[in-house]
Amino acid sequence: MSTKKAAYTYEYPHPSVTVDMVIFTVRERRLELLLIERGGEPFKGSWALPGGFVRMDEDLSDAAVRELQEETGITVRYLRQVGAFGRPGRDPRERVISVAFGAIIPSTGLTLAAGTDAANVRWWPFDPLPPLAFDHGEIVKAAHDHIVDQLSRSLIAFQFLPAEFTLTELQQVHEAIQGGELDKRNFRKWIASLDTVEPTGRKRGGEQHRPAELYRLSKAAARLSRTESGRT
Amino acid sequence: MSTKKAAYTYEYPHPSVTVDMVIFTVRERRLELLLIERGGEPFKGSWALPGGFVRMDEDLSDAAVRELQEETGITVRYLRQVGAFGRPGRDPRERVISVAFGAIIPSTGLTLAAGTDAANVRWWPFDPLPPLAFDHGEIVKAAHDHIVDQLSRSLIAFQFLPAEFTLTELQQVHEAIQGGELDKRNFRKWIASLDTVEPTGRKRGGEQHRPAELYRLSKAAARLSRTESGRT
DNA sequence: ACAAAAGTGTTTATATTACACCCATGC
DNA sequence: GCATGGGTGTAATATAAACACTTTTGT
Repeated sequence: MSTKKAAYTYEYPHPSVTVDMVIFTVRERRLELLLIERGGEPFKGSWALPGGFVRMDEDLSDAAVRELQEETGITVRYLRQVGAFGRPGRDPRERVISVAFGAIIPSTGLTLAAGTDAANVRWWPFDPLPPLAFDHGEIVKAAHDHIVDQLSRSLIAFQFLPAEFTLTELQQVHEAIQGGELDKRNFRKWIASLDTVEPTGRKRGGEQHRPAELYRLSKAAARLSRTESGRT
Repeated sequence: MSTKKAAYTYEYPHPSVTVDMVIFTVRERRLELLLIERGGEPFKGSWALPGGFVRMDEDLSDAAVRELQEETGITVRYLRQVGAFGRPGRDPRERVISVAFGAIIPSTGLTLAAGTDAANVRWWPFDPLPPLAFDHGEIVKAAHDHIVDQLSRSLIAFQFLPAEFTLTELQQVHEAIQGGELDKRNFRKWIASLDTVEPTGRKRGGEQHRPAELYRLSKAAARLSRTESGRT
C-alpha cells in the first residue's frame, strides 16, 4: 500500500472503474486483435487488452478513446460498448469494474506505439490468441460475439477498410470474421440491397487483372453509423 | 461532506458503482415498468429505477438481484445486462457509474413492498412513463430496445408469464411489447418452429368459450434459457 | 341457440441459395 | 495470348405474409 498522499477518503469502500478496448482489424484476410504486453504487475509479461482508469470528469467512451491513444498510439472511429465486467477477484489487487468497448479499424497506415504502461503492442491473430491476463479472454469472446452478430445484420465491415475499397475487399472482411466462404454474387446482391455503399467512379488499377471499382460509404449510411457509435 | 468515520482512503478519486434494474411486466395486455418513488434527495419525490450500490464482494448481477429484493420485495428470474452508463454529471452528488440490468417477470402473484430507500413502489405503463430521475429515461430506452430485439429473435416472452400459459397469452405479450397486432396462425407456426414450448395436456376452463390448451417451457429450452441469463 | 375465444391450412410473395461464364488488365 | 481476379443473371428452394372458417365451451 502506498502511504504518500492518500487524498481521497470515503465512508464506504469504492471500486475502481476501468475501460478495456477490444480492437479488431483484418490483415491479409485474417481477423486480428490489438494486445499490449503488460509492463507491470500483476500479469507482468502477459498479453492483455489495452485499457486503463476512467477519470472522474470524462465519459466512459472518452476514456476508452484516450486510453487507447495513450497506450497504443491509435485513434479510433467506430466504437461500441460490449458490457461491464465486475466479478470480484477478476483483478487480484483490488475490486475493479471494467467497461469493455469494441472497436474496428482499417489495417492500413497505422503506427503502433507502446505507451507508458505497456512493454509492447502488437496485432495478434484472433485464432489462436495467446493466454490473456485477467478475464480478458472472456471479454474478447463477448466482443467477438457482438461483431459477428452485427455483421450479419448490417454493413459494418467497411469500418475495417480505408475510405475507398473494393467489394472484394469488403467480402474478404466478412469471410475473415465469420470464418467461412461467401458466394460473390449473393454477397454483392446483399450489399446492394442494404444501400449503404456507393461507387466512387474511380478504379483500383495497377494489378495484373481487370481493375476493380472503388466504393465508399454512402452519405445516408454515414449519417446513420455516426449515430450508432457511442452509447455511454 | 460527512466527517464521521471516513475509513477508506485512496490516492486517486474513485467513482461509485451502482446497479439499476429495468423490470418489465405485462398486465392487461400493456407493457409496464417497475418504478420507485425516491424517498431522499436528489430527485426526492421523482420516480426512478430501483437500484443501489454494488458491494465490494458481490458480482454485478448479484447486486442487481439483491437490490431489487431489498427495494421492491421482488425476486427475479430472467436477467440481462443492458450496459454501463457513466456520463459525468448524471448524478449531481458525485461520479456514479451505473450498470443497468433488464429483467422480465410475470404479472401474477406479486407483492410489492417499498424498501428503506423508497417512498413508494408501483407499476407504471410503459407509454407514457412519468418523468424519471437521473438519466433513467435513457436507460429505460436502451433496455426496451434490447427486449424488442430479442423478442423478435427468440422466445423470451414466456418470461412474462406464469409457468403454465396459453398461446394467446403469449401472443398478447408480444403484441404489448412490440406495439402491434400479430396474425394468430403465423404466430403459432413460429412458436412451433422454435420448439421451446410444449403442451401440458391441461386446459384453462371456466370461461364462456372453448377452453385453451396450457403450455409450458420445454425442458430443452429451459436448460438453454438458464445459460443465457447473467453476463457479468 | 347464441356469444366468445380457440384452433387449424393453403396460397402467394419475398428472400435466400446454388451455380458458370465472359471481361479487362499486366506481363 | 495467357494468367488473374472482376464482374454479372437465372432457376430452385426456403421463409414469411395474407387470409376465413369450424370447434368447444358457458350462459
